[in-house]
Amino acid sequence: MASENETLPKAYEPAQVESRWYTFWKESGFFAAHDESDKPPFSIAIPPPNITGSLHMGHAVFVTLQDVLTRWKRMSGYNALWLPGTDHAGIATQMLVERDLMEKEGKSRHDIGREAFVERVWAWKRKYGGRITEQFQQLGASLDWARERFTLDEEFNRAVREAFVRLWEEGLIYRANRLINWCPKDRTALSDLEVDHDEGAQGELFEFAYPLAEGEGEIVVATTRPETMLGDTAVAVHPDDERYRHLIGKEVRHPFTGERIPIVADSILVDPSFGTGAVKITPAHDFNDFEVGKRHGLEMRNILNPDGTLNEAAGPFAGMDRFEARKAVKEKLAELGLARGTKPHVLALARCQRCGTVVEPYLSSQWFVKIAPLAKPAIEAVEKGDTVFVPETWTNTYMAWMRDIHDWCISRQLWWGHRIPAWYCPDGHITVARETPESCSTCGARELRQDEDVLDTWFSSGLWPFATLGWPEKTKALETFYPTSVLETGYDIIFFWVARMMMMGLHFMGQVPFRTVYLHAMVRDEKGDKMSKTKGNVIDPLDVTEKYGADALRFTLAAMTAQGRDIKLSLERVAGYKAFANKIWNAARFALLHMDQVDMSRAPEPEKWSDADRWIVTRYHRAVADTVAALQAFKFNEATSRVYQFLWHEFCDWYIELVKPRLYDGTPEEKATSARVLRDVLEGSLRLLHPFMPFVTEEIWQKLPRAKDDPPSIMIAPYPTPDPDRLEDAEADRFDTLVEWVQAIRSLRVDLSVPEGAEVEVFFDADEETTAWLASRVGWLRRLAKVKRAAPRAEGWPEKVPSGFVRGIDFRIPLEGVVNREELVAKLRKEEEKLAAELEKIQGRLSNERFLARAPADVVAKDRALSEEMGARLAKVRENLAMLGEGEG
RNA sequence: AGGCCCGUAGCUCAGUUGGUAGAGCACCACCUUGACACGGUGGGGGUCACUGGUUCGAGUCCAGCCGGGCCUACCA
Repeated sequence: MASENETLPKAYEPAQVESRWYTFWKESGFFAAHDESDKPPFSIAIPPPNITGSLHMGHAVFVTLQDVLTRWKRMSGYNALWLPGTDHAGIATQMLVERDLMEKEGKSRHDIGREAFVERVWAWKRKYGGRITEQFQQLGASLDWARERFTLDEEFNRAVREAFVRLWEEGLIYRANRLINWCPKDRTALSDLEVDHDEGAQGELFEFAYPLAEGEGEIVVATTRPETMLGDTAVAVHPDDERYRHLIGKEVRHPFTGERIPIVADSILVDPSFGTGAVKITPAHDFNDFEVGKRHGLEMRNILNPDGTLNEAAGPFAGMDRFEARKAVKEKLAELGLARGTKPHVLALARCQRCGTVVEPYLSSQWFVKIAPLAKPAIEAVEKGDTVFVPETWTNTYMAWMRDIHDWCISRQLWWGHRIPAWYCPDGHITVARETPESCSTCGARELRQDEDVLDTWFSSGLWPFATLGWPEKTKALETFYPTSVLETGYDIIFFWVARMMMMGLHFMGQVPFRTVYLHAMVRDEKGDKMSKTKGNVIDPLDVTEKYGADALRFTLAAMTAQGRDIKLSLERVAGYKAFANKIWNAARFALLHMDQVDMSRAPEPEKWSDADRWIVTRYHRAVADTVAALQAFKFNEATSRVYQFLWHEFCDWYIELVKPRLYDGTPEEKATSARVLRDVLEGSLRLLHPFMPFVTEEIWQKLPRAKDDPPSIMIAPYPTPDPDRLEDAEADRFDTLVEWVQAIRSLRVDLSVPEGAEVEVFFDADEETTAWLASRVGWLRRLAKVKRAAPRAEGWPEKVPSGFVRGIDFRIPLEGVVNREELVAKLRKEEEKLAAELEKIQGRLSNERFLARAPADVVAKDRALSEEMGARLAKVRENLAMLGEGEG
């Protein structure tokens, strides 16, 4: 087996190992969670990606973080379930297939009809719908594929119908004729959330006059949408406005139709200081005006067709597009001498989130969820702490929205989605049922017509955490895994998804859907812009994994996931972590050269450890403790940096160098003992790193010697736990003195221009106890600092040479001349300055009586020690300067 | 309009309860030593945006201010 190492390539090639291991894990069933298990449950339901999606960095972030959590918990002895699935994504998918249909056959969906179109979407889904989840596999996602779900599959359909019917029966779903946001291009209603407000659009405020119906005079109003005047059914003024008070109750004449329109007083809507203080009222096309209309019993006159053209109510303007009509109305008003000028005006244009079209408030019959009764428990659950947000600042965002929530328009005039389970009889009675009914529940009529609309995609997504586990059946899976442990998602869908799941979960399950909501930051492009499908600025993570490996990408994303800050992805960083994987690979190559010394049938023998063995074991346990603590707190960046720091800078930089003398020149027993420590620490580190870098860790782990009863894969091996007895070890810490001394000798060698390969002698001076401790350990210096002999002061003390000072050790290297005297003097001067300044600060503090009186004793003691230490170092620096003839005497 | 976040080394960013400013990359010098040049060793580099306040002590808490970003909101 040891000879295998000779064939290991010097550089790690991720592409060659990654897919191989994924297949192995999947086929071995390691991803599977169990409905019945003695282990405690841990569950995450994946945020189901749209079937239209292809992998982008946003996915890569959540896949990474959720996989890190799942692998960590699975290794930590949990029955860990990470449940995969996809979302049918109503509008997005329909649009995509429509475009495809138009491009390939030149037909619209109306040309082929509903049934054929829906079948076509299914065909598209069967062909491409699995693409996104396959891409997740390339990132190493340890999802339980046997449980994969789709929001439109048969079981999910049943859950959606069940939820709808129950809410209807409870009076929490109703149908109403109301103003909703309407996208004229997609020809569907939208919820408030699906409308983006395009801040700062430059528009204009057009003013025109309504002539009074009786007598002379006019009233001037202002609007950003002049065409809506075709639907005006009132003019409103403030009741206290002196300018208009005498006109309240009078009428104006509509300039196009001659109709008489009332002037009403409305203190809620009208701000007398804005514009002319008079407001035209279009109840059917403006949310404010709609309220005014209700307050004053005004006619709601709809002037628009579903496609955004004007309808017959617009008279001569009928058939025009709304923007065309806007121009025409302005011209007509100008013709009649009623235009009163325009002013530039900045407004927030409401646009369809999907297609960017300017949406219109539109009066139509839609289905709504009465949301307040659902929101109340969802607010209370967070107040009680049943669900916790991390970072907790998002609690405010959630609460603010929930407390000011509006009823949710859930019907969409689409074909792709869950068709609303409601039927109408010829008399217009509504029958809502789980299965297609035979007859009207009110009048018994047998001619029934199902509602044409489908449900908002987010309605089904809201059921995700329990519908995926079998609800409405009372399944074992539900019992075991609900509530889920963690919801991990982006903060951009707190309202769309998190809030809806909270409400639905509490309502239907009586329990919160998840205990913790971890909200990760957004990945942005190099300019800091949000990546989105519509903008087309997505970076393909697969390109990155191909070049650097999935491990490197995962580690990067985890390392950059600091709570609350967005990620601006840097490929240099990814390259850096590829180097990290390579570093570990090579550390393993080194270890494997010595694994023939290891006998796994024997227990480790701490009593035979060297100082270095003991030191690295302590360091290892501290790294484990810190990493686990970071994971528990969802501090992914801290976890990664701790593992990185340990493996690279403690294990590779120090321990591997420290262990070499024993491995090369030790007794057989020493070789065996230290090779075992080398193996054990490396093996443990791999398990520690595994959730972040699953592939390279498995590749190496499989090559290391293992005990007979070890599991067949690192991914089901136990996660490291810190040994409390190893965390505090004064003996191990004392070894740091030696480490720092090595560094100081190296530094002095550079200052003295000692050639890299040359061995030197070192004389040292310290207190008696330290001297004795060091004297028995100077052997470490040979290899690490190229010191052929290190002797205490008693055996020699060279004068007129620069000296070094560290941790109470004073040491000198006897050398004839200093080559780079200028540089050394400059460096010493700088150090002197720095030390003097620092010392002054500390001494200032120590001479401040208030500091001495009020600061905690340990802080004062620390300062005293520091002051002493710095004083000694400063004296040393000055001594060196004096020796070089630069001192002040 | 309201709310939230950010401004720390050339770049990207860490900095838990206030107690001598850190990492990665980049940069400089030296080194192909028997795991690794995707490497090793040693270095340089910051008045923590700004102004006040609280405190023995503030990158860290408070107030204000400048700059950047995000989210909610029906101002015609």
